[in-house]
Amino acid sequence: MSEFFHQQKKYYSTIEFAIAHIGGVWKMPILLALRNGPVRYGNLKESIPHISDKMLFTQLKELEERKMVTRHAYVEKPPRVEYQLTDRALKALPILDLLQEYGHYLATEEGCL
Amino acid sequence: MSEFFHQQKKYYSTIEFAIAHIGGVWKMPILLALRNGPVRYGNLKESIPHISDKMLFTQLKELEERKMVTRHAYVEKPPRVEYQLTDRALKALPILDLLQEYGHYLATEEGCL
DNA sequence: TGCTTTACATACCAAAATGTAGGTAACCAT
DNA sequence: ATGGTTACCTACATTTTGGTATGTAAAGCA
Repeated sequence: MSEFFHQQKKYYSTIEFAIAHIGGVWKMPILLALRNGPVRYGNLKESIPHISDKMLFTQLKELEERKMVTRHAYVEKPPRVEYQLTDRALKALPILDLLQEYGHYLATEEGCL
Repeated sequence: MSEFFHQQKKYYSTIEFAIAHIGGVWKMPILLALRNGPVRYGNLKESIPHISDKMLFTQLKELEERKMVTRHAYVEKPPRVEYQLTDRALKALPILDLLQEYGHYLATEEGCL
């Protein structure tokens, strides 16, 4: 587990680096909401319960910076913007599925489902 | 993605619940350090670079509360305590391996390995 | 007697993540 | 002129997480 740098920040393991891309409360739900193709901002908000505007747009910006999603803005009024998963994000989907399944297993064991 | 409760806390997805068990900076490194069998406190500290006493013991306590590790204290002086993965933690190992691999892929793409 | 070892434990602080509430721009229909 | 639509964006506060430094118990050993 050798450490390395990415944009001035130090990472102690590749797991930590992966988490920097898909971790936090909202990034995975967003990625899952995009798994079937491009979705526009408003529809994303609808399909992710409880997410606030601020969280949605900050996380989308971070995902864009990390090259996990691409942003396509149509020149219309009112505006229309679609977000889409990149190849590197698509490669994360199997992990998200496993995590979902694992969380389901844990919640079942704890009797809260 | 129906929400549910576990010990007074609300979870919006099973992914979030899984992350509550294995997320954060240190839980996964700890779990990986325990993958080959019981390890005592001091050896854990050695095998996880940069971890502080506080982080090691708070995370171990949380992992114990979440039933991800068991604690075995031998009645000796000076004390001797070993930590061991539970079955539910063992089931998380494939995910950790995938995350490690994915982080490695991302770091390679970014050219920082 | 006092120093070492081991596995904690605590107080305090700093940084990061998240939440709440509101505002903006520009066009369109009424 | 007003209000609706859409996709942001900001200020601010709170919560959560992580880091630093230090302290404790109890036996063994010099």
